[in-house]
Amino acid sequence: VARGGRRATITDVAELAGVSIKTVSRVINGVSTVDPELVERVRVAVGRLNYRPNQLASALKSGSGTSSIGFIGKRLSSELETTMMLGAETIVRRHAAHLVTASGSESASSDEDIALATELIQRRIDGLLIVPSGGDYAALARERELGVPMVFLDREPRGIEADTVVVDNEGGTEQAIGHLVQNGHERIALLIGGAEIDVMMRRMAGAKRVMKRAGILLSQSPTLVGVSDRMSAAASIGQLLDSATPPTAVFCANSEITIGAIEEVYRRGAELAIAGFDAFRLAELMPVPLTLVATDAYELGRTAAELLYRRLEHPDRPFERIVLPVRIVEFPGTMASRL
Amino acid sequence: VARGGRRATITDVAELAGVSIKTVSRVINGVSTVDPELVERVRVAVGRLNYRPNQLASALKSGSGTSSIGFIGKRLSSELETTMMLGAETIVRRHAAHLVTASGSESASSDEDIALATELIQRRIDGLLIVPSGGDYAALARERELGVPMVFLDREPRGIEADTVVVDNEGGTEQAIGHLVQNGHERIALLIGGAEIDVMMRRMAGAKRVMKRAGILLSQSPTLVGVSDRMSAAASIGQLLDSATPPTAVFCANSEITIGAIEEVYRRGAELAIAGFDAFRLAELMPVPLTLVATDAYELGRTAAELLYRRLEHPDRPFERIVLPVRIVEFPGTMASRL
DNA sequence: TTGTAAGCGTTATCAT
DNA sequence: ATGATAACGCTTACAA
Repeated sequence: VARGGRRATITDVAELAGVSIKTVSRVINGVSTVDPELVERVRVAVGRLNYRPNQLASALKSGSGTSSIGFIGKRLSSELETTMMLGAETIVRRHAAHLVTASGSESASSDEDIALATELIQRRIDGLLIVPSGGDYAALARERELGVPMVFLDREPRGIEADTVVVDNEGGTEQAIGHLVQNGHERIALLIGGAEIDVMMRRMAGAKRVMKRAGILLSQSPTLVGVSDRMSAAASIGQLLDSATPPTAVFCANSEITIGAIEEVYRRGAELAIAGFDAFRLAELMPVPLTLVATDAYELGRTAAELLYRRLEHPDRPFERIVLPVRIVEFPGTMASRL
Repeated sequence: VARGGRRATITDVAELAGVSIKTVSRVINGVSTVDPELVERVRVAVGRLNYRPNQLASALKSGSGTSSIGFIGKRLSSELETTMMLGAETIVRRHAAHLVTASGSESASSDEDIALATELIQRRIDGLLIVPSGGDYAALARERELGVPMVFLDREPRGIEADTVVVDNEGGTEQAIGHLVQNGHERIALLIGGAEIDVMMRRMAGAKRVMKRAGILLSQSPTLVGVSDRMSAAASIGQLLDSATPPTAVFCANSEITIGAIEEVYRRGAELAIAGFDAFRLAELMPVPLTLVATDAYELGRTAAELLYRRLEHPDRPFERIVLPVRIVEFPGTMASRL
C-alpha cells in the first residue's frame, strides 16, 4: 500500500491517480470544478494509500492557522480547571479546532505561564486561553500585538489589559456572608487562601465589606489568610474552635478549605455554620449543613473560548471583561436531617 | 519592532543581525560552533523582533515529529478520565511535548474515535492515547503501520491487538464481593453499566465467579445490566429494596452507580451494604458505609504515556498489556459513626 | 566557522 | 477544467 512505512504524500496520490498534485489538492479541499471522473480516481488513490493530508504543510503554506487553541492552566485546582477546559473544548471543537494543553506545576508563576505560552506560540496556535497566576503578564502584550489573541479565565492577570472572564467573586461572597448574618451570626471567621491569588483577595474584600455594613465587629471575626489546603484548613478550624470566643460561623474562600472545615466540624461534632465559595460534587451528601457559592466552571470555559473566537474575528475591538453570575446553594447536611 | 503585525521569520532575524539564516538556525538550536559575537548579534535581533521559530516549518522540514501526543477520550466519565489525562500529561511534558485533546461526545462510538484519530493524524501527532468505546478499532491498525503508535487506556479495544493499560477489573471486583460474602451477605445485587463497555462485563464476570465459588445462589442475587447513571441507579436500588426478598448488599460497577445507590439508601435509611468499583473524591464523607475498589487513574495515565514513548523508541516490540493493581478501601459512613 | 542551495508537503499563481 | 512552478519557514547537505 504505502512503500516503506512512509506516509503517502500528495505527490504519491497524484501519481497513482494519474493527475497533477494540484488536482489532488482541489479534490481534498472540495473544490467543485473538478471532473467527476478525476475526483473518483483521486478518491480511490487516497483510499489505497491511506493518504492523510499533512496539516503542518498546509498551515505553513496557506497561513490559515493551525486550528488549535492553547490552554494554560495550573493543575492543583483540578475539579474546577478541568471543567473549564471541558467547557472551552466544546466551543473549540465547534470551530473544528483542537485544544492543546499545557498545565504548569501546582505552584505555577506567571513566568512559567509565559514560558508555556511561548512554547505554544512556536506551535503557532491560533489563540490562548490562560488561567493566570499571581505574577506579571506584561510580557504577553507583545505576543498579542504580533497576532496571538488571548483570553484570561477565572482570575485577573496583572500587568496587562486583556479580555477576561471571571465570576462574581465579590457578589457571591457578599450573598454568602449576608446569609450567615441573617441567620444571626456575629462572629464569622474568614479562611482565605494564598494572598497572591487575586480572587482570594476579592473574596476577602467582599466578605469584610458586608460584615462592616452589617455592623459586625471585625475584631471578633478572625481572618486567616494563606490557608493552603484541606489539612491546614481543618487545623485552622480546630484552632478557632479552641479559642476563648470561638466563631459561630466560618466563610471558606474555596472548596478545598470548605472541605477541610467540614472534616473538622464533623470530627468534633462542633456547632459551626459553614459557608464557602465554590460548590463541589457531592456537596449534597456532606454530613454538615452548607451554604455555598456555586459558579459554573463549564460555562466559564465556554464563555472564554467564545470570547477568544470573537477576538480572533475582530482584533481591534475594545477589551471585554465578562463577569459571570453566581448563585447560592444550600444543603442541610446528612446528619442534621437524621436528628 | 516587527513590521505590519507580521511575525518575524528567520530571514528577518538574519537580515537584522547581518548574518545568514543558517547562522540564525544554528544559534537557535544551540549549535556551539558559532562565533560568540554572532551569537550575541542574533540574540539581540531575536529579542528586538520577538522572533519565535515556527515549529510547523521546522517539523515539516526535519521530519522530527511535532512533539505532541493526541488524547482521545469520552467526556462523561469526567473525574476518571481527566485524571488519566493529567497523569499522561506529566509524562508528555517530561518529553518536552504537549497533549492535544479530542474528547468525543458522551455516547462516543469507535467510529467517532477513529474520526478524531484521523484529525489528529493529519496534525501529525507523534502518538495516540485512546480511551476506547465499544466498537471496532481495526481501522486504526493501518494508521499504526504507517507510523502512528498508539496505546489504549482503561478499556480493551476490539478488533485490534495493541498496547493496552487497564486496571485489574476482575481481581478488584472479586475482592470487593469477597468482602461482602465474608460479612455474611448471601443476597447480593449487581448493578452494572452498559453492556457495550468491556470493563462492565469484566466486572460482572468477576462478581459472578466469586459468588458462585462462595456458593451464593445467583437466583437470589439479581443482576441489573444497563444502569446508565446516578438517577437510574437510585431507581434500581429502590426497586430492589421494594421486592419480596430484597438483597442485603449491592455491588455497583462504577462510581456513578455507587453514588446513586448511596443516595437511595440514605434517603430511605435502608439496611443495604454497598460495595462499588472506583473510589471517588469525598467518599470518606458519605453518610453510609462503603467498600470501594480504588484504582489509580493518574497512574493509569502515566503508565500509558510511558508505554507510548517506549513504543515510539521500539516500534517492533511485542504488544504489552499492563494490568494495574487495585486496592480495597473502606469507609464507615458519617451516619454510622454517630449512632 | 559561515553561507548557498535544495527540499519538506502543501497551496497559490498563472498559464494552458 | 487542469497543471507546471514558485513559495511558506525552516533544516540539511555541501561548499567556501
